[in-house]
Amino acid sequence: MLEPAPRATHQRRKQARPQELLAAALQLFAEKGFKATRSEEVAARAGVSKGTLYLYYPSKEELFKAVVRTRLSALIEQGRQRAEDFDGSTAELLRALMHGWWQRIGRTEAGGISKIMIAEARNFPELAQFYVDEVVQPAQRLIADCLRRGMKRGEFRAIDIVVTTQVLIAPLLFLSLHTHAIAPVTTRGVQMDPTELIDAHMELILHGLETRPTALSA
Amino acid sequence: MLEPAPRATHQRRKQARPQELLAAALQLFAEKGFKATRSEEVAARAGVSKGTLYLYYPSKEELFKAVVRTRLSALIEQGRQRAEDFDGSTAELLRALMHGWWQRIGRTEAGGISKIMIAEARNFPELAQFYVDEVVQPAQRLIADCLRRGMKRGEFRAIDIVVTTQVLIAPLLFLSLHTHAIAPVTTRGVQMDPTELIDAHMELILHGLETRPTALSA
Amino acid sequence: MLEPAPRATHQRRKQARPQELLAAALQLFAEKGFKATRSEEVAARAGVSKGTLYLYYPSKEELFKAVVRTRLSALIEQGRQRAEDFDGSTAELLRALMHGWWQRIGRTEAGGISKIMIAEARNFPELAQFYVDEVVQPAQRLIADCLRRGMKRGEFRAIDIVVTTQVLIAPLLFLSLHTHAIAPVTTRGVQMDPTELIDAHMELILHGLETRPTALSA
Amino acid sequence: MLEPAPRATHQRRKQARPQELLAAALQLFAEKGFKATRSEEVAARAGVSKGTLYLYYPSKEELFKAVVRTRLSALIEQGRQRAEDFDGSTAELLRALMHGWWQRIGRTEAGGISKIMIAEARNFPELAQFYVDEVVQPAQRLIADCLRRGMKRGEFRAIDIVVTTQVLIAPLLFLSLHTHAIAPVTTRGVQMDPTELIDAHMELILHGLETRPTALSA
DNA sequence: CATGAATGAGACTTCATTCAT
DNA sequence: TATGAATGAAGTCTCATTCAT
Repeated sequence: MLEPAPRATHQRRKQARPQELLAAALQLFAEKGFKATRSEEVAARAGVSKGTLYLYYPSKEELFKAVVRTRLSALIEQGRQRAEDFDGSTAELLRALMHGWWQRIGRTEAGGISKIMIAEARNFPELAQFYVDEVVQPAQRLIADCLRRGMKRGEFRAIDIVVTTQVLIAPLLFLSLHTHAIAPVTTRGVQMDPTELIDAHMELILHGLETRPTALSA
Repeated sequence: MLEPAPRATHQRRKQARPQELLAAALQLFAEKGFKATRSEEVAARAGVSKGTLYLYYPSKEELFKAVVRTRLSALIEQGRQRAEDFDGSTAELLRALMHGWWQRIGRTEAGGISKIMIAEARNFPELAQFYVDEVVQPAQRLIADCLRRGMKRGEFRAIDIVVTTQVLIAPLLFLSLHTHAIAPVTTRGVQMDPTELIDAHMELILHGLETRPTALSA
Repeated sequence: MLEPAPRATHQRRKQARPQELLAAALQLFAEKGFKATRSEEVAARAGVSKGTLYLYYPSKEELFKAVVRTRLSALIEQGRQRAEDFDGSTAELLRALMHGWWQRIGRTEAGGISKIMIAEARNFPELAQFYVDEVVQPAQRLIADCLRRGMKRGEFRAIDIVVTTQVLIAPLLFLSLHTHAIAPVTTRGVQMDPTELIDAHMELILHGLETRPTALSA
Repeated sequence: MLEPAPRATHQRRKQARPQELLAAALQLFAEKGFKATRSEEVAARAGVSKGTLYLYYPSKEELFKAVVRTRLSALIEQGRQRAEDFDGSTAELLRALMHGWWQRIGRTEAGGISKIMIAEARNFPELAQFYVDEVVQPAQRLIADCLRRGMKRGEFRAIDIVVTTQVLIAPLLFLSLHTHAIAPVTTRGVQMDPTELIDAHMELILHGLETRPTALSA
């Protein structure tokens, strides 16, 4: 190895700090939101003092952006790669992307970020714009590209790409919101099996709800 | 009549106060959220002083509950009535409920409440529980009952009621979140026509996405 | 009287607060400077809580500006009025203005403001510009106008107005700086009688230091 | 030689460190003041780390004292020497000292130190006392001695030494304050030519402002 | 009933100094 | 010696709620 492995605690900590801080920040932002998360609490959860946090991130806003970049943008890019390399049917691809999203984002703390962006968008417009550019648009582009693939290959009938994209994303967001917002605070709400919901939704989208007209009735 | 009709302006104002305060609070809660809404601003928008607000509602939490009760719970009950009295096909009924929801709740300030409850649920657990009991559950019950009606009448194939309920609600929530959170802060996001999205979603749910097998291919 | 005299404590305090806060702020700014003065200390000295200060002045900067406007700008304008109405010789007028400045500004807490502006100018450029516009320039204009009067009336020989203005102001500033900065912290410094210094300076400016050539020697 | 000449760059740097640190500190203290100058910035400007600064000077206060000793006290002592060796008229000597002060102190960063001492004296009394003992008093002694020389040699009429000393120093301080405080932050203030001001002041001090009585009018 | 002045806990951010490496 | 990561006290400003009038 060219780089000597960090031996000393001093150095090792320095290297690990940003990750530790981002992890702590992600947890707290996802749970409490941007405004309600206190910098000191982030620091404490990462095991450092208030001042140390500011050694790595110059403000709470920048800390938040770093969380989004490392914990959301990066994953969306991974999804895009997988989509490009995918061989099977587009229905399969969409199922894979959606389950992948759920496993890697929706059900993890990263899924809590969507929740809080939605609520704090109007109070922190600059953060909102950043989030739209960094997360919302890339994700929508990814889904839209899949739909185009399906149509090009004759697997899907002609549909409005933009609208259908929203329709596909909606239950994912819904699931994430439910998991991170409603479920943690109530025992009385409806139980929901995320995987099942995603499958059911895909099934409905692909095959519809109504009883199939038989060949004769058609 | 037991209560004398309000004669003077002064009297009428006194009677109208609660409504004015609730209207102001709804606007501000929907826009800024629960925490970020300042009591003083609510009072100012209702044209009274800070102290007066506390004469009618003992705390910001109670004010919020009053808003939910008068501006959300009441509307859901109306929807339930309409569903009971409905004569047409269940597909029609679902379409009617969804467009009704959009017109009366989703696109109005009341729709902003969903947004903020989702985000602040974990910071205000008592409020969250109240919201689940008062809004979330009644709304889900209403949709579920419609689905049962459709199956009982042979209009729908056998499906999982609970899951399908969620699937149906998801885009409504999505729409509301988009309208109240994302759209106001960005010009770069995708434009969305709510009515169209609702129709598209219903269409997909009812008829599916895949190219229909023709009678011959079946 | 058209306005009813304020009877109640509540109202009377409200009216007096700004003055009390400005007085406290002037004392502390003059003593410690802008940066080193804590808002809470200003509030405490005025007998109110931290929050109350912010009810009257939205920030420490605005508080400072209010102090300058009410305790400096206003007095300079008074001086200008006196100069306009003055009848005697210009030497008398200059003496009167200088002693007046010393009695009303230099030796009072307002004189401490010059001191701190000088030191904090580069750290608070906006405040510095405000001070130049509001205090420095009006004061220099006033002195310059007196010099012009003296020349016009043939009392003074032809001199460079701008430079002489500075020369006249210099010892006043010096006096003020000494009084508010050096004197309070040391017993070992030279004692200084301000009135005497002003007279001596005027004497030197008017008659010079060198031994007068006698009529014969001329 | 007892000390071996520094050979290596490393060695030379080590020896130069204190000078580099003092130079950096002087610049920053003169510009921002004592309180507002951050230790880290001093270290950075000297090209060393924060910790290293503390290896040479145990605190910011000691650093400041070292700056004053090496950059102010030393120069005043030089002036005293020149005065002792001076042959010409006392008017010439005073002119020489004043222009010398301006060239070597007033217009350089060292002149910025006067500015900040004045403002921060009351917040750092120990520093203030040190400055009075180390700078203010030696400088005043120097001027006073010149005046005594002028009277002893019959060049000046009898005047109050102490007061006249102040009068002579005042415009120098004024000039320095203007240069280091006001000029850097405003384009609207009066322009000032320092050399001209010093000459004008000396001229006024020596010959007075009023039109000379002619031999006849006397 | 109505007002709005007042409070004070609490949140972000800065920076002199220390100390492990 | 030299480094620079870490600390934590301190300072500005906000806002829900109270209470004298």
